[in-house]
Amino acid sequence: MELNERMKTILAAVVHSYFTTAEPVSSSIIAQKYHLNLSTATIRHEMYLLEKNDYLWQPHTSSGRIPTDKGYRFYVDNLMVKNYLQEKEKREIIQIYKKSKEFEEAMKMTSQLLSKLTDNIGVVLAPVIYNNIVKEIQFVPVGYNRILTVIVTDAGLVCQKIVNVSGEINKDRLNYLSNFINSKLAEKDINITNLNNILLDELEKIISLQERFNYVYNFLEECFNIRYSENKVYLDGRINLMKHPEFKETDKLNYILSLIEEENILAATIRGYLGFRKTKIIIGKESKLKEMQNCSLVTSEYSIKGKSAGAIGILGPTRMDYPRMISITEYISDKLSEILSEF
Amino acid sequence: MELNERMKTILAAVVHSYFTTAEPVSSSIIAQKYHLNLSTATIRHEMYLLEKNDYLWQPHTSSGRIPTDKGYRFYVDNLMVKNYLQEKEKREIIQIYKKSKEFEEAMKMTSQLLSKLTDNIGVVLAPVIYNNIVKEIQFVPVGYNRILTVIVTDAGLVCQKIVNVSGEINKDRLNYLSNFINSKLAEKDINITNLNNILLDELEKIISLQERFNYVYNFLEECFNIRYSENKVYLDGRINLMKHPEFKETDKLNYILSLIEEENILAATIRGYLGFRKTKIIIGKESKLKEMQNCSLVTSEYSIKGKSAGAIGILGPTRMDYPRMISITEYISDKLSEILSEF
DNA sequence: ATTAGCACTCTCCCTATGAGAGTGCTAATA
DNA sequence: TATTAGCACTCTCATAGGGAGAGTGCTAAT
Repeated sequence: MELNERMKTILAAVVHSYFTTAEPVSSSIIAQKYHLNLSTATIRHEMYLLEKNDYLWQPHTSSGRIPTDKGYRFYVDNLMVKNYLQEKEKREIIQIYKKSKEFEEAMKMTSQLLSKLTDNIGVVLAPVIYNNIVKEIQFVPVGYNRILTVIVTDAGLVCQKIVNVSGEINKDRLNYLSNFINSKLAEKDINITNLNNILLDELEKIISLQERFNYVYNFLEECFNIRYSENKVYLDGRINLMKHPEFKETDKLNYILSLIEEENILAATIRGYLGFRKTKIIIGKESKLKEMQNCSLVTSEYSIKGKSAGAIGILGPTRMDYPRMISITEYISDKLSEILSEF
Repeated sequence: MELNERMKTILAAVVHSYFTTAEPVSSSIIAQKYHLNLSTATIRHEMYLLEKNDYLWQPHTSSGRIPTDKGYRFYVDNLMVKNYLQEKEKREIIQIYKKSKEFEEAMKMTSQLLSKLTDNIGVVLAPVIYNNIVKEIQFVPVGYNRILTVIVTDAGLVCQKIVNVSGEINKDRLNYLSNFINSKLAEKDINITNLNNILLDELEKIISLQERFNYVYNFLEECFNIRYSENKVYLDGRINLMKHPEFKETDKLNYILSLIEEENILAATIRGYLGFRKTKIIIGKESKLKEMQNCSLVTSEYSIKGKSAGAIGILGPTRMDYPRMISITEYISDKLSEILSEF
C-alpha cells in the first residue's frame, strides 16, 4: 500500500513525538502538537491504517502507537529532514581532535566524542588492513631473543608484532632479510593478506635448505602471520544505555550488553557493512543479531588518504533522533578521515 | 566485643548460606543446614548480638540476616577456610595459557579466564612501568616523516610511540642519536620517569645550539614523553553482573557500570593497592569509591622475573565466594607471572 | 470525506486482606 | 545459668477489587 501525504505526515509526527517523550503517541497528542487541522478521529483512522500496514503498533488495545522497525525505516528513507550541525558544535569537535596526536588516541577520542554527543554508545572500528599493500618491513631486536616486526602499509598503517626466536638471529642476518624483503616489496605490490605466501615462496629460493627448516624460517612465518580477523573496536558510553527508558528492565539491557561484550561480533557486523555506502543505518530486527532487536546502529565509513579504511558509528535504542545521529556520525567520520590522513 | 566461638560459627554459616542462596538467612535455616545442635531461639539470640555489633543486618524487622561489610571482613580475615583449586582446573588454566604467545594476548586471556572461572568481572592491570629502568631505545623510520620509537625496559616491557617529525631526520642522524642514548643507558640506570630530564640534559651538551631549538630536539622531547598515568586495563565479563540478583535493579547496576566505564579510575584504584601484599581484598564501603559500595574487589599482584609488575583481580558483588575468588586470582597471577617472565 | 459522540478496553494506582516467614521477648526447663 | 518452647508481633508479598484516566474503534450525523 502506498502511503498518502497525510499518512506520511502523521507517521513522521509519531516518530518525532515518540522519540521526544518515549511514550506511546495518541491521536490527541498529534492533533495538539503538530497542528494538522484534523480531528482526532481522522488521525485515529489514519493511524489505524498505518498500524494495519505495519508502520505502527500498539502495546495494548487502548494505548497510543509506537513506530515499528518498518515505520522507522520508512521515516529514515523518505520522511526525515536532514539535520545540520551547528557551527559551534563543529568547532568543538575540531577543537577536541586537535589534541590527538597519535593513532590510538584519535580512535579513543572518536568513540568518546560519539558517545558524548549522542548519548548513545560510540563505536569505532579500527582501520581494516586486509586490503592494504605492504610498503615496508622492519625488524627491530628488542632485549635478548625477541624481535619486533614492524609492517608499514600504503595507507600509512603500522602493524607491530613481537616475535620470540628460539635461537639468535644476528643483526647482519636481519638486515639481509629486511633488505631482501623490502626490495621485493618495491618491485611489486603485495597485499598484506598474501604476505605470508608470496614472501615465503621468494625466500625459499634464497634461503638454504638447512635454514628453511630452522628458526629463521619459522621466525619469518610467525612475523608475517597477522590476524586480520581481529579488528579492534573502541567503545565508549556504555553507561548511556541506562539513560534510556527502554533499558530500564534488566532483561532488555542484557541483550545489548552481551552484544557490547562480544566486541568481535560487533566488529564483524560493522565490517560486513563496509564498502556499500558511506552511511548505513540498521534498525532493530533488520540486523540478524538477536541482541540488536531493540537497537539501531548508525555507521559511517572513514577513509585514509581517500581510501576507505574503517567505520565509526553509534549504537542505541531504535527510538533515536536519526537525523542528528546521522549528521554527527558523518561529520565525525569526515574529520577522522582528515586526521588520519595527516598522520 | 570479642566474638565467642559460637558466634563465629554462626557468622560463617550466615556468610555461606547468604552466598549460596542470595536470600537473607533465618535462624531456622542455620539450624537446619549447619547442624549446630542449637535451638533457633539460641541462634536468634546470637544473631541479635552479631547484629548489635555490626556484623549482620536485617533488610526489615522480621526478615533474616545478611552479613555487613564488617561481617565479610571478619569472615575473610578470621573464619574462611582456604580453597584449593582442583588439579583439573589448574591444568585447564595452564592449557589455555599455552596458546598465548604475545603480551597483549596474554593480558586478554587472563581477563577472560578470570571472568569465566569466577562469574564476575575479570580485571587485568597491565604492567606499570614507572619503576622500570630503560635498557635500550630504538628509532625506526616508518613511512615518510614518522618515526617509531621503541623503548625496552629491564623487565622486558616494550613501549612504543609513533612520532611525527616536521622535517626530515636522516638515518645517520637517527643512528647517531640512538647510539649516543644507548651508550648513556649502558653507563647508568635511568628510570623511565627520568628519561626526559636526564637524556635531554645530556643531549643538550652535544646537540648544537642551532639544533636544540629545532625539530630534532622537539622530536626527542616527544619521544621520551611517555604517559605513565594511562595504565591500560583489560576487562572481561561485564555481562556476568546480570547473573547476580543484587544487580537486578538498574540503579544498582548503574553504579558499577559507571565504574567499569571509567577504566582509568579502576586502574588508579588497583594501582593504589600495589606493593603492600600480594593479595588484597576490598569489601564494599572499604573502598572510597561510592561506585564500589555493593562490590568487592579481589586483587593479586603478578610479577615479571621476580619484580612486581601489575595486578589482576575480580570485581563482583560483596556476596561472593571469597575463598574461591582468592585461590583463583592467586593461581592465575602466578601463572601469568610465569608466562610474562618467559616472554 | 470528516467529525462528534460514545461505549468499550486496558493500564495504573490505591486499598484491603490474608498467608507466611521470621523475629524478640518471656517464662519454663535442664 | 544457659537454653529453649511458646507466642505475640511485624513486615513482606501475592492477590483481588475498584475507580480514575487515557485512548481506542465504531457509528451516525454533518
